[in-house]
Amino acid sequence: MKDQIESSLQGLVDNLIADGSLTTETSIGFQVTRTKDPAHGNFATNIAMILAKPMRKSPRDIANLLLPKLEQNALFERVEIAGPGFINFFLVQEKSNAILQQILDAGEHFGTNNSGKEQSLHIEYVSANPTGPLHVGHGRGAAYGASLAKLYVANGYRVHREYYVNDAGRQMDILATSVWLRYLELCGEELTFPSNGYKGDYVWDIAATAHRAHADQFKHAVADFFAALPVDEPLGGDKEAHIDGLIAVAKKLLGAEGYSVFFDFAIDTILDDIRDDLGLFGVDYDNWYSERSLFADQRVEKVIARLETAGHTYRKDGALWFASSKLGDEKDRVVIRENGTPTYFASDIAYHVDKLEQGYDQIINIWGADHHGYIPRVRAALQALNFDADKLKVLLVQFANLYRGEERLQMSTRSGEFVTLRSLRKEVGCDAARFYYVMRKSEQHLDFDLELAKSTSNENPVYYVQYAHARICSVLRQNQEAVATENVSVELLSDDNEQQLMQKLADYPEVIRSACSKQAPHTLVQYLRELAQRFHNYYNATQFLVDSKELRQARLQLILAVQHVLVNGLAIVGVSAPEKM
RNA sequence: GCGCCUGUAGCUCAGCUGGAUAGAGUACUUGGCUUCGAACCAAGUGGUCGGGGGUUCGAAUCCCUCCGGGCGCACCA
Repeated sequence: MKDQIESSLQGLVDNLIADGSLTTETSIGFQVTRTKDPAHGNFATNIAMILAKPMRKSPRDIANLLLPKLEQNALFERVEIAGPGFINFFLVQEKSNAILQQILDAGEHFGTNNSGKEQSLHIEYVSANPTGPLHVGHGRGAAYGASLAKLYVANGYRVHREYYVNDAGRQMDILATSVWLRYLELCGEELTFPSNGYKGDYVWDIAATAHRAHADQFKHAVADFFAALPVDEPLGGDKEAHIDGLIAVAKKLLGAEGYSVFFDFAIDTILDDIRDDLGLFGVDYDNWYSERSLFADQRVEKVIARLETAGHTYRKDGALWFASSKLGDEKDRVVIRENGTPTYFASDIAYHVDKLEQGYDQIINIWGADHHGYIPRVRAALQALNFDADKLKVLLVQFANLYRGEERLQMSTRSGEFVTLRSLRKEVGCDAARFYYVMRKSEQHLDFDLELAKSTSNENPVYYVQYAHARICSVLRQNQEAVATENVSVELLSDDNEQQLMQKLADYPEVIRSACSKQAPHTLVQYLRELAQRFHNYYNATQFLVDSKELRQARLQLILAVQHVLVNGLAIVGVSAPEKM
């Protein structure tokens, strides 16, 4: 509907240009908006005000000029000029009600469109290091990414969802070593756990499983090696040197095979847990991409060689640097360390190059806001290799601050102090959590109060929307006859509540479109709350199951349409639409 | 110091490619279940849109500046 008004206005602008009354180099950026006040009609445009300057006439004069042509349009019952020069459109009712038939015809497809034109889109989200279970901080990226992916699908994109598993690098060695040390403790050894090791309870669990499987097979006397290590930080030493020493000892004493027992087992256990956790959270992937596979295929070496060949690298202090500062980064970055190992950044370049070479039209990465400084260097690398860096879009999700009442909870995988996503799901439920995470725009810092989430979970707005759906189901259950999905008798739905409800329904396709283009699923959540509100108003004001068959059918058709839209919208948010609550 | 995000009702937040009296939820006050589910609805109280300047017919929205909060600024990931 909005589109039709816009194109007819654009036609008028074209006419003005054609007959010479308007000359302009720039395109005319007028707007057509849904009005807030019904007294202003159904839609309004600011076109006359926008044209005022280039045409050197007052807005109201221009509006008067346009008015006769607009009045000829069969879409409008009448057209008015108001205020400083707004043009208000009052739609012929039949047109505005045609939406009902469209929804009943399209059903679960209502609201989808093909604006994406089958473009291929790669979207990567969560991708937390497999060094521990997911915590509530990760939940936000998961909920946001999963909803966004569904929005893109609804807009006609071919979407590939991926989790990039950082299973290479030093953090994994720290994890493996942490597990081995806990294992040694289970073997009866006494030691001071490194301050930089992973201290979470899950490390004990993994160690215990390893101990059950291998008994004391990998036991070594702590006294033989601990004394020779650099001292840990609490004793006045360097915690990094201390843990590196421990890793080296673990690798030496265990040998490659023995070490990989702990290394692989730790990763596999944690990754299985993450996979399971996200699956139960309704967050799915098409692929889990291993960072180690980039090394196995020599992709990292090759991509660095390409950077070198292209003349974007230099040697300094024994390391290989990428001159990213020439391409917009604030400083140059190391890709190969002094000790010969590639940095995380190096494999990340290889990862992104791989995506672009696979021919994706667009790549979306969803990162925690703390990684924002990382964006310029990745873009720089892609530019250096002659890729279109604009194909990569990085969306930042701000932190979720976790509170228990007044107390701010720290979330650190290292220290083991965190609330897991798993426990959140169990405490507040999947639907409430998904809804809550996506309710706020992603740039907004989110305060997540566990006390509040638990104690008032019944007041979570998700139930308001779900309740609307359950109520509709209940009414439809009690109605014995089938509701016809053809020959909608919209002329019987002339009540204010009914008209407003239908207008709201008509907005849905536009919401899907704009939520996607703005990458803002929270606007969809907002819409669903508003739709539910209109429905509850209607429900409380009107009896649906009335004696007149025609009237009953018309009203049931309307709430059936509401049900379709609620189901479709909630599915994108990742929330269930229960028939009973 | 530099960069990204942010400051709107007591609280949690929408609105931000400029538009007509700034909106929800919650809290508080009052009213509504012999009628399709009261996890609901109706009415009311509540705001110098962080401060100041600028652009514009018109600014919560754009620009400048100051103040406050979060997060970055590694040969960690």
